[in-house]
Amino acid sequence: MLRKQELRSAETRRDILSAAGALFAKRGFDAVTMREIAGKAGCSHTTIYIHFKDKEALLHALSMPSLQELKQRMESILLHHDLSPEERLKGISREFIHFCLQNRTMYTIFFEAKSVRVDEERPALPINQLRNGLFRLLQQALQDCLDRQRGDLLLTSARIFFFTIHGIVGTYTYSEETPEALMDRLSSTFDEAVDVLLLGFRQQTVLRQQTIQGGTIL
Amino acid sequence: MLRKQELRSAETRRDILSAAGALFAKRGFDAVTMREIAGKAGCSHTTIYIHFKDKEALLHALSMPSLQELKQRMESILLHHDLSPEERLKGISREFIHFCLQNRTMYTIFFEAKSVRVDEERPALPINQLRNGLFRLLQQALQDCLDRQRGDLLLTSARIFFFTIHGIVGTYTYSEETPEALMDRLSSTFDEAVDVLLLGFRQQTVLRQQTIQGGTIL
DNA sequence: GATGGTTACTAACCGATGGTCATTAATCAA
DNA sequence: TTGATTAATGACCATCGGTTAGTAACCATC
Repeated sequence: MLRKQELRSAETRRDILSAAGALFAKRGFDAVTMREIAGKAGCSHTTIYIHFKDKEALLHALSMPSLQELKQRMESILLHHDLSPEERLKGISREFIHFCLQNRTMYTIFFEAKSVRVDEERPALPINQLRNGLFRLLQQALQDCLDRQRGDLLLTSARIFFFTIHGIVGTYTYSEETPEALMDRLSSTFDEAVDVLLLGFRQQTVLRQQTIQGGTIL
Repeated sequence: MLRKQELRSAETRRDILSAAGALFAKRGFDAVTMREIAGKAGCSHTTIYIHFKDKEALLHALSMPSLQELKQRMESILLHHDLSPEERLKGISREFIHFCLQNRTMYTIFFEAKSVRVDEERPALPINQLRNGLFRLLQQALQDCLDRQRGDLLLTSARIFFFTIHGIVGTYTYSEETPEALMDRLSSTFDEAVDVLLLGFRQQTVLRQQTIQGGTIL
């Protein structure tokens, strides 16, 4: 059945999403106004509120698909078994960093501020599941490199690893350089960070086992 | 000479600063309005604009002294030569993290977003010098632990170290827990992160020297 | 094919925001 | 006492995110 109304509604919704996506990406969430989005989408700013609860809901609707895509890309790297575990971890990390820098205007919302409020509305909101899924992917890639680490020790290592990745993104989120320029200039530093962390984690495991085997009492 | 005008002006300015400081710390920069600050300071909101160019200038005026204090605390730890270099590094890191969590509503402004705009006005703005100074303190504390690293290698290590610290702060900036609760719950994780990084940096140095001495060609 | 309800949309409006400006009133040098 | 300087203000501005009453197109039903 051809329902003209539904078609028009869906088209308006798409127009709003694509307009908002372009504007957010270029100028950031706060700097873009609802009226601006409406203007670019070719409708009244009130119409946006028919399709989305508020400005933030618009951002979330916009961010879900790209987060999904990121997750898929990270998953596919994790399955590349012709790569070494270390190369997989570096690839996943680079992918994550690159994505966050590309979507830098939304990153803070994905991973920080607004998750609390969202939690109130729906405890197991998809975006939070996605976020946890991304962390688990990093953790998995890390475990492949550290097969002697499990349980709490692995979780702590994954946390520390995440801190570093998160800090990289945070450091360059507000840079003027394009994501590609940043990745070109810094990807070797990022790889080195992964190397250092892996060396540290492994050395730490060795030290712990020595402590246990050596039976240090004091 | 007792100039009543100057005294009153200075007092009003202090009132504004202390009111804004309390409000920003409690509810965050964006959530606090100029009228609110004015109300608490006992003046009209217009008066604030006499003393400060805009809301952001108010924040910067507010942040300078606490950043100064942080720097002094970090410097004093660096001079505690009865502590081991590792303990000094951990102490400095903890101090930095704790400060950033205590001033979490201003942290993003200190270290991220608005520095660009500020740069336009005054290239060598004090706050940027301060920020670089803080980084150099971290770098110094790190060098004390890694006396075999110098120059570019040390700089890269310091960057990676900063990434991690920065990521820790970023991860918990929007937490609901108090800074003290967070430090209690996580300070051992933070210490462990420092341990891991140090182990990694050292191991990396060893590997490089082996490569050089061993003369690996391919 | 007119009727009545639903749907997509909008113009006008709301309170509140950051910021400006003409004006007032106190203070100061002469 | 006078005239300039200064701190402080109240009225005002454009704009923001968001609401609401109302319009017009659409759709199923009689």
